[in-house]
Amino acid sequence: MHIYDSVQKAKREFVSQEEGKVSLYVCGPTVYDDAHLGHAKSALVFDLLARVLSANGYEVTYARNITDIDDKIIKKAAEANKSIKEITDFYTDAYHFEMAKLGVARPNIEPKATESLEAMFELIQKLLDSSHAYKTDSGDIYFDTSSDSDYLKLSHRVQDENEKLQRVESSSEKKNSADFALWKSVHDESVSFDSPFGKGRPGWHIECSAMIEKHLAKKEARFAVDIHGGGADLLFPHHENEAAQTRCATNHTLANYWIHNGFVNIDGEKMSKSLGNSFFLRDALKVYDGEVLRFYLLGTHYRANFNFNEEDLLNSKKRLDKIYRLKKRLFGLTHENQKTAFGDELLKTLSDDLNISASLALIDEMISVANEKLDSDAKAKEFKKETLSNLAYIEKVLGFGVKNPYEYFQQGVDEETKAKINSLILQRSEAKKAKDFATSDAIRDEILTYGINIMDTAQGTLWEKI
RNA sequence: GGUGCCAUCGCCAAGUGGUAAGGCCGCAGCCUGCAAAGCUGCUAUCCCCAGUUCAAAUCUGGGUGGCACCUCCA
Repeated sequence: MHIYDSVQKAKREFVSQEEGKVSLYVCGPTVYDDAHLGHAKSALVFDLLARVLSANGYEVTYARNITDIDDKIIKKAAEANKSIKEITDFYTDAYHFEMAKLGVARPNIEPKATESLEAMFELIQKLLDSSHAYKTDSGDIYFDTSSDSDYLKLSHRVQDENEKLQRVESSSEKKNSADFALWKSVHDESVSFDSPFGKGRPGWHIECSAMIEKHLAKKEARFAVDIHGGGADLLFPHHENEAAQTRCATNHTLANYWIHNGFVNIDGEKMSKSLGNSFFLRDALKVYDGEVLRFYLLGTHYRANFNFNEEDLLNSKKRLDKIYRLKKRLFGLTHENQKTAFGDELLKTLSDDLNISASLALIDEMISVANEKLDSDAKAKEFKKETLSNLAYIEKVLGFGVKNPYEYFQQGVDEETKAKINSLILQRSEAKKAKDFATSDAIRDEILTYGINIMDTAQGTLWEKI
């Protein structure tokens, strides 16, 4: 398979370090607030990547961290008059709940910063020992960026000399303006952890490096992980700094491949809290089905910036509906999952840097051919089995069409309304039998007022929520 | 200011040198008591200018217009 490496800025053939095995690390959320659509996009992209790697025969070890030590968390806890743990547990649970709704599988490992402090101490100590880090008079520990000749090579950044001088003069005890904190000492009663360096809190970047060393890295390997991913904004400074720490503290490079997903904007504007509640996933999920959101958010290539708007989402849903309608036509038939030509083609397009558009085009073509065949040859036993295998493959690799098709089309309709609709459909059938079309059409119009579309099929009259 | 990305049909969106995928919407037809669903057919020369080439949406240069990052951020 091929993936675009955002550091080398080129599509590269993917070759794992260890035959048949892949390690994937993705920067997860800082749990101090509700997840927004951007978190969803990132989680979905890497969920898809993990599925495609698996489908290619790799045994995937996927780690996505939970950042549960952060100044923003402390601030939130203070504001809400709650403990740190109450805050982080609450938002971690919410994150898991919402991701499950989107069909995002749980990673194999979900390391937390609070559980990885020892690994951080170890890395910081190594950096101090090798003079890549220094301790200031006040007890803070900084990474010395001037000690790393490869610093800024990951993000292809050029340090501005003027800016450099200005910053050093204006700030603190840092040797270089670009130096970043590994350990921030705490001298008062605010939240802190005991460490060999005194009371304090870790810097953000060291958390990820430490978690990778602890959970994924093999000491003798050239790269700590095969693939490192995250949002496009993380390349600098977060990933640059992570890479520098790992490079200087260990004998390996942080990652062989870097993947960064594009940003989500709302109606053409960058997401911000002032724009309103469609920003949060929990609010989006009140209005839209999780799988519809999954299909919509994954429908555009992962590296492109994504512009979220309701009209596009509803158009996108129509495409997902087609998968479910075909599923409905074949509902209840048993089959064994078989390898199909369609499946091979689908995996091929997805393996080309997750070319989702080409994949969706293949799916549409498959659906169209299947409907045509089923229209002309209602029996076609073997063909049906093959089609079911195709659908099952789409479910497995893309996570589309995972629900019961009848329930999919009836979501958001309460039991009372369902009963009413079924009763009206019965009445309409009677009228139709009696060739009383005026009545049957009137009933259809009435059903429509509930936002329900009905269709007469070989399997009887079926209905869908519009 | 620095660095980088992008610009394809009304909308969404593939396609990195060989003569424009797919979806939505629209129009016509088949099917249907009529619909809906499904199926079939029809609809773009790729922001502008110049260049390289037998050949460019795809490469180069120059414009124009969006966007991102520059130490909080998926």
